Amino acid sequence: MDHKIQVKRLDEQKLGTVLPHVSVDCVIFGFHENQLRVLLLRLKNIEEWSLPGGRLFPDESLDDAADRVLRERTGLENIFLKQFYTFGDRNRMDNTDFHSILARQGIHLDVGHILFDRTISVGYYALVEFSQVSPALDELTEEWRWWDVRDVPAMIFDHNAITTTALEVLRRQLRFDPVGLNLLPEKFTMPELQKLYETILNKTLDRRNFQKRILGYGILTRLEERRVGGAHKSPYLYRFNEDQYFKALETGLEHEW
Amino acid sequence: MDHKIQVKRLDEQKLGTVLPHVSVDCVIFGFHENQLRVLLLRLKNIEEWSLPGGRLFPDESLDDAADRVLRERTGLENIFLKQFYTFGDRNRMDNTDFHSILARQGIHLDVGHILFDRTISVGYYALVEFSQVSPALDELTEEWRWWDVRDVPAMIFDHNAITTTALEVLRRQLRFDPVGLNLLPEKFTMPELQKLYETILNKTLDRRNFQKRILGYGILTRLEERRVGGAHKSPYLYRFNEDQYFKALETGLEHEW
DNA sequence: TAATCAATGTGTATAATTTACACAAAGATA
DNA sequence: TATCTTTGTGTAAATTATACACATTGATTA
Repeated sequence: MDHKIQVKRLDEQKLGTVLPHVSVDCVIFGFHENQLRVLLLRLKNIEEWSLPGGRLFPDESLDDAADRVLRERTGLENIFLKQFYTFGDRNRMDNTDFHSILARQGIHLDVGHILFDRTISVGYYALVEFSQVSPALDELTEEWRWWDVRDVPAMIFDHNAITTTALEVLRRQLRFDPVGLNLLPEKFTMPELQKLYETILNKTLDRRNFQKRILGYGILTRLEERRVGGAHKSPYLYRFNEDQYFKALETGLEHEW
Repeated sequence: MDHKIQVKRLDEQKLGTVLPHVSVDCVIFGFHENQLRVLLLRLKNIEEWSLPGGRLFPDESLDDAADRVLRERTGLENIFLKQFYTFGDRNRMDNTDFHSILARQGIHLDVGHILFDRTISVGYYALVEFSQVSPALDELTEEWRWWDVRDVPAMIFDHNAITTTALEVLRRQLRFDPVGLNLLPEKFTMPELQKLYETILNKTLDRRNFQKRILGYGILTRLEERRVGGAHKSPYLYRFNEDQYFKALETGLEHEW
């Protein structure tokens, strides 16, 4: 899960037209091989990893900017995105580091350039279907990789803290987010859905009680098909009933897990 | 509850030294006469009301800026403050309005001034003890007033939406916020505490079950004293046990109300 | 090809929690 | 001194959550 392909061109002109002082950073969650993973980037000539992020264009809302970053990085449209916190410590970014990072990307701005002014970052998290994502690199990025959330590498600035906060909020907000719908493929088995919840919550759940509860919400449809090919007894496939799912999420999924 | 006193001097110099593009706005909640109230300001020569807010100084964290705004407005130190959402729609502020608002305060900036660049606002809510607050006006503000949250007036920009969101988040986060400790005086009765919860949640709760539950958390100490002077049977006074309260809040108050 | 192994599908009894509910005592007021 | 409203207090019933086991399936391997 280590890639150095699909280089996109960066329009360097853009740098002059973005807003200073504000950025967005995205924590992109995916689920694969029973692991909750985040998609991280590594900038050219930089050892530490980064969250996908960027600046706002003057006429762009925060949500639109986050959506654009996501689209550019994953190629996905209509991604589930949620603003979760805004990071505004005075020294969250070290300007010297920032200057050096840009310089190593071949971008040479005056140290007094307004882009080096202190910058707050609005954090968003995304829930994406792992198999649908084809991450893209641009001129500044050298590598992308899905990391297990339990084992993320050292990151620039306060990106480790941002990632930690995203996970905390995701856990706390589980009842209100369509995690199943967004992190799993269209058809999935009950054990797969349970594993997803167990992985996010980092604890095991009783199999029969989980099924009883989740079916009780009336948000799942059991298909005639079963998942074949695996060893052991073939489990049924399920699909979410989107309408009822979103209706149920409006008030939250009742229980806390 | 309508005041035109305590005018503070504004250091106009400051305007030139604050960051553009970013502001903080504070929704200050208080509890009085069985009403949940928010403290709003009215700017000179402006009909609509405003949330207390302001810009960041270059060396100030978001939290510090919110804290400063609160301190300036309420005279309180060590206020409970919580960041709840960042508002970043492209057109949340109308620049023409903003220009006109400043002009009517006697502040005449060029329409192209960077302070008129689109600005995002980081929303904080505060929980304050009503009786402790002595709101202060400055050169720009003409009036302050506590408004029942169910009946706030028309406000500038998106301040009505910000207020609504603050209340929604407060309700959803009730389990995690020390509302009792911050909104009530040091000593209070069980019926007063219940009224606070009922008011925030906008629903009635069973008296005996409420008491059973809240006492079950072990965060209250019943004093020997009773509240005297009221009509009818004198209720006991209680005090929060802060240590245990904060410990209980770490994982949330278990139940949802 | 039969036996083995691990995962899946399924229901009930018990424990824990939540809810509903009423009467006596207090203190001001008429 | 009677009245009125509020406060203090406990239990039974209903609901919800938890704990738990065996038969079936399908691949693997003996």
